[in-house]
Amino acid sequence: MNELPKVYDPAQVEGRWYREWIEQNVFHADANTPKAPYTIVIPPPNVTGSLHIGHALFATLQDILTRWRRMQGYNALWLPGTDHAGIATQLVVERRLWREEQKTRQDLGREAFLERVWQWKQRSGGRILEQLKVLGASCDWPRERFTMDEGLSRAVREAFVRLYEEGLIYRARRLINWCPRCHSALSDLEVEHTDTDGKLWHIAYPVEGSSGGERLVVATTRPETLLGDTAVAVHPEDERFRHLIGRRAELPLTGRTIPIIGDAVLVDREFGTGAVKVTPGHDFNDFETGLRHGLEMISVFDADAKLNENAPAAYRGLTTKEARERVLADLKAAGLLQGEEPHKLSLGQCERCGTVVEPMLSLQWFVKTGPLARPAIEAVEQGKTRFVPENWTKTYMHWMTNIKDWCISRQLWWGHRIPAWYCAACQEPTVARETPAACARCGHKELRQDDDVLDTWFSSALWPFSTLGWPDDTKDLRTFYPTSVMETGYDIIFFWVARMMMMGLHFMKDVPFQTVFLHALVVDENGDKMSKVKGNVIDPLDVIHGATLEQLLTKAQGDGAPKEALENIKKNFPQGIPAAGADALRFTLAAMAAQGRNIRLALSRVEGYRHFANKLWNAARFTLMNLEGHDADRWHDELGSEARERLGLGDRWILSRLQRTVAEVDQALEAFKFNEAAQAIYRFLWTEFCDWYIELAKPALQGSGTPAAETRRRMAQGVLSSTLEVACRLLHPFMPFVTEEIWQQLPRPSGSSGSIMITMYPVADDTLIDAAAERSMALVQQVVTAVRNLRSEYHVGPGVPLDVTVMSADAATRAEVEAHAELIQGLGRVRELQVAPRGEPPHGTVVSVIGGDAASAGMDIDVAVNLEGQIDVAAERVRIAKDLAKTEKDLAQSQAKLEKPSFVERAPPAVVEEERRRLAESQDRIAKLKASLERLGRL
RNA sequence: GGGCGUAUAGCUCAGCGGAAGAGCAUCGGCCUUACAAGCCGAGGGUCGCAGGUUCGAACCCUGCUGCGCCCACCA
Repeated sequence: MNELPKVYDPAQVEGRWYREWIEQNVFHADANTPKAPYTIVIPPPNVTGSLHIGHALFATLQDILTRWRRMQGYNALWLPGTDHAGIATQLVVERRLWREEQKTRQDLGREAFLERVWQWKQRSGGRILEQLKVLGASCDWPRERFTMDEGLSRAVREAFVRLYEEGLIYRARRLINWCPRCHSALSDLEVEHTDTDGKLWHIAYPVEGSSGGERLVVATTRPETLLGDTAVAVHPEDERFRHLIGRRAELPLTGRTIPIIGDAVLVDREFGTGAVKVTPGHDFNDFETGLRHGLEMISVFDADAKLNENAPAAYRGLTTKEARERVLADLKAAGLLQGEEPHKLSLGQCERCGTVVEPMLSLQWFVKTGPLARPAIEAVEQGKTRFVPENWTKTYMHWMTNIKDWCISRQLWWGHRIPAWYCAACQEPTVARETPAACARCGHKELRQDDDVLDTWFSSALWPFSTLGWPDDTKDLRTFYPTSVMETGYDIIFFWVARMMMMGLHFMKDVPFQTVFLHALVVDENGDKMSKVKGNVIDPLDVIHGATLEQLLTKAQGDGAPKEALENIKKNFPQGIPAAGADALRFTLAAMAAQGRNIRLALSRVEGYRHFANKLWNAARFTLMNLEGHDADRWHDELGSEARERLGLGDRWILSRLQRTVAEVDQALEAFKFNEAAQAIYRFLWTEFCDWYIELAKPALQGSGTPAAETRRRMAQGVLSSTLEVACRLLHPFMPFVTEEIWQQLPRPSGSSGSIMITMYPVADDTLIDAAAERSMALVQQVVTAVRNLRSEYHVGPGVPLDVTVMSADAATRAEVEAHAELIQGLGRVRELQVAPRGEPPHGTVVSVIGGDAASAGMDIDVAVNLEGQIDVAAERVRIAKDLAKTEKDLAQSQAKLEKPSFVERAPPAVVEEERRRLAESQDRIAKLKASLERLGRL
């Protein structure tokens, strides 16, 4: 009746179901239902290109949470969208423009360039959403937002204006980080610091009017900034220099003189020469010093970080590097260079383009963060928002309590234009929601809007509520805010999480999310961050659909990858990437998403889980082939009542294991332990359901003729199909496609819903937990394994039936074995199964002793397998001797423990009891093994 | 300078106070009509090092070492 192919092919299934789900509109969350809301807003991917495997991770985790909660009956909303990613996207488009047309953005002009960026956004954004769909993301697509769409732009203006009116946004001339390549200011967070080997130069500044030719020697790592010095500082209590404070020094190479000041904050007496040059225009410390002492502030660099007109003519137009060389040479010539020593320093680089960042004096817009941070700190202290893993709380708090004002203006073209207009007459800004007609101060009509745009993270900070309709008071906003979980990477805890907290609390008077789950980053197999240059980037689509080496290379070339990268790709993926399907990729990511450690994605793991999907598929095939005459409705009714007492041991066992697994998965998901949940399902389906239950259901499924056999078959059919059905639902959030495909074909009670997506998530039924069945089954498994073990050692193929005698001194155990003889015979391929009390094993048998080890604790069984004529006495002696040695070691350990009075006195009684039992079992086992050896000697 | 993470089988990782686990890889045996992307077995680990706490430590504490992140106005 079923025509399922033998091998599961995700390509035949995944796209089809995704389209079907979209058509059925099952991803939609309606604000008008009485169900409890569960909201996740997506961390909007940048529209810089396509998604990488890191995105696949968040998409998987968020989809698992969303599908899980949706099945639990929540009104689950996963709100999708993308981020314009100002500087990053602009850079990508600029590079492309240069590569393809050798043009700069200035060549095109602002309007035409923005046109290009929008085109790029269209393409890239579309591609990203496509990728999410391929992964199976159950986003509510009609709600999709983009940070620069009309509604969100309105939210940005509203937020800006309100903060400005509240005095929380201001404009000031300050020292900021300047990227000479991007020609823009950057926030502190956008500067990456790397340790670099530099030098510390000692430079002599002659003291003005000093009769004895006294010189003040400063130490500096940046001699070229000397041209902008406006003071020299010493420690006010430094005996060596105290007399100089208040006098002036001659600034070399410039003809200027500068004051000598005392400053205990800036100067560390122990460091360097004890004197510091002060350049308030190009150093953050010096800037503060300048403010303290009212020093002049000179900028000697222009926007390209080249020397400007404030520098002496000889240096103008030089780059910082050239200027440094020239300054050093000139100082040397003047006899003012006193020496140099190696010195480590940290170099600030632009996060996006890697250019060395220059501290520059500049008029910019800032957010005053202090008042915003306070509530954001309190909310976490009060537990209104909680971090998972919890360690991140500390990081968040540390940053929040030391927060600095946030420079939000960027001299870029791509982004939200700052809603400030400058008056041609009085120069004052008018900040407004809509283009103002006249200057708010003087009424002048000629206004010009600020050219700059806002930091991309400004709009991101509003994301949890701007996407729900803010600043309007919408039903959506009231229903879905605060969101339930913010799931994102720990790398953007400051950039994004902290700022959402501040803005959410400020504008919504409530936290933006109840839980922040921070996942680890995906790195390659060697722990290296994935990068295009390293050629170790994995595109989720390649894992899902597969890619040959040629395809990988072609794609990398298309992205403008350097030669080195192509070589690395050849090395990293010599065979390309085999197609695994979205389910397998998702399961891999979930299984590896342990908290607190970066995820080294190994393709071999993906392959393993592809096999898992196939395994499940074949279990379903088997099930469907064996359901003739099965009635789902009848079974459903029966399981609630009379059928239970007719269930076989295997049936009761697997139902019990299923309940435990369901509980385990539930617990794990509640705690965001995706890996534990995945592992529990994997183990259940493969090790328990497939390896044991299906095997022992086979005889029952084939039975017919007698009413007893019919009943047994009916029970097995019911358990088989209903267990698989529940397992599919349990697995669905992890592997949505294959579970839907299978579930659709399984018999279900009539009236059940049209998609697994909207059925109920399994809830553990404690009445089906059956400890006795689990114990009995463990016994059966032990006996079967013992038989298989000997079979394997003696190279007796599975086709050869064996005669087995099970011996136990325990009458109850014997009864158990007798009761389940059929199961043992089936699984172990045993012809004759005799049960006997303990004693001499039958002639011609080899014996496997059960009991006394971890897996068989508490069992007292000998399994004697008849291998008449095949017994290799020498080999058998080795086997037993090995076993004996190990057991003797166990015994010695137990003895040692029990001989210690402290153990017996202080360990919990149960543990002591356990140890005593172990001791006894070891002794027993040793006796049996010795008897076996003796018996062997008589052969 | 502060903070955080991490070190467990050849590889990628679970386990985090009471007898060392999974997947992949390896070895042996099986085409047992759900699955060879499979089945049945096997081998493989002084759980980074040194101390300490405890009756008992892979697990808790301290120190050290290696690797990796983050923060900091490290002339």
